[in-house]
Amino acid sequence: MEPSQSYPSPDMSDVQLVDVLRALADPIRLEIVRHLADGTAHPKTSDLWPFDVQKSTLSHHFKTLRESGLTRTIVNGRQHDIQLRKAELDERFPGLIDSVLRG
Amino acid sequence: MEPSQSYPSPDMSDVQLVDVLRALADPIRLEIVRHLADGTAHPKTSDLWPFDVQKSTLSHHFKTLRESGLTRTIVNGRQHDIQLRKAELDERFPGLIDSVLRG
DNA sequence: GCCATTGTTCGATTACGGTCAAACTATTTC
DNA sequence: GAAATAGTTTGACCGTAATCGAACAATGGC
Repeated sequence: MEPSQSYPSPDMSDVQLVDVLRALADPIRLEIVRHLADGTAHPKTSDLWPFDVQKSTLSHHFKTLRESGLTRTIVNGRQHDIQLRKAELDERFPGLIDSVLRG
Repeated sequence: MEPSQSYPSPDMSDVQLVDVLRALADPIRLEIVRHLADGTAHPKTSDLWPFDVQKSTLSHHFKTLRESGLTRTIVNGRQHDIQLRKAELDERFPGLIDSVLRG
């Protein structure tokens, strides 16, 4: 099988700061990004997240994060993992992610 | 006359990151903040800003920035100056403003 | 005092985004 | 193949926010 790179994320060179900021400017998405701070891939399974929203809402937030350039999705069978694009973001917007994770 | 501290800005200790991010997550406001990067106070005079919006809209954005904690307003006669709260923001959210100004 | 200047506020309109419920897709398991 | 699991998509609803135009307020200059 192919090393599954489904669900397209934008090239980091195309990512605009204002769009990243908009993606971060929501309580749930900001919290998700903080959970992803360790750099590892986390399953999207809604039970594992501490939010009181439906899984369709969570799915919407995951999509917003991915399309903004903040995360990538790794498909593994029927499980989808989400991962912060930390290294790329650090190169494109130095200091931004660290300051957000710290705040 | 009093050294005019009209137009209240929130205490920086009360400022939440997500609210700062929301204020920054607009093209016009982000551009305003970048113009304020030099740290000096700029008049709100709409003719001096390169935006194709009405002055009432610009006034709304200035208000949003101030209420989010990003700026302060200095009243000087009939001219209002706006200033980035750089030092306070640097202490509250280290690295955030610098990364936004750089991006 | 009158007028121009500078900016705010108000009301209306419109667009966008977060949320839910339900239907749908894909994958694994039995 | 059927059922269960993991997640997405769609459509509707609703609150919020961006925008405009007009009215309003405050100040400075004459």
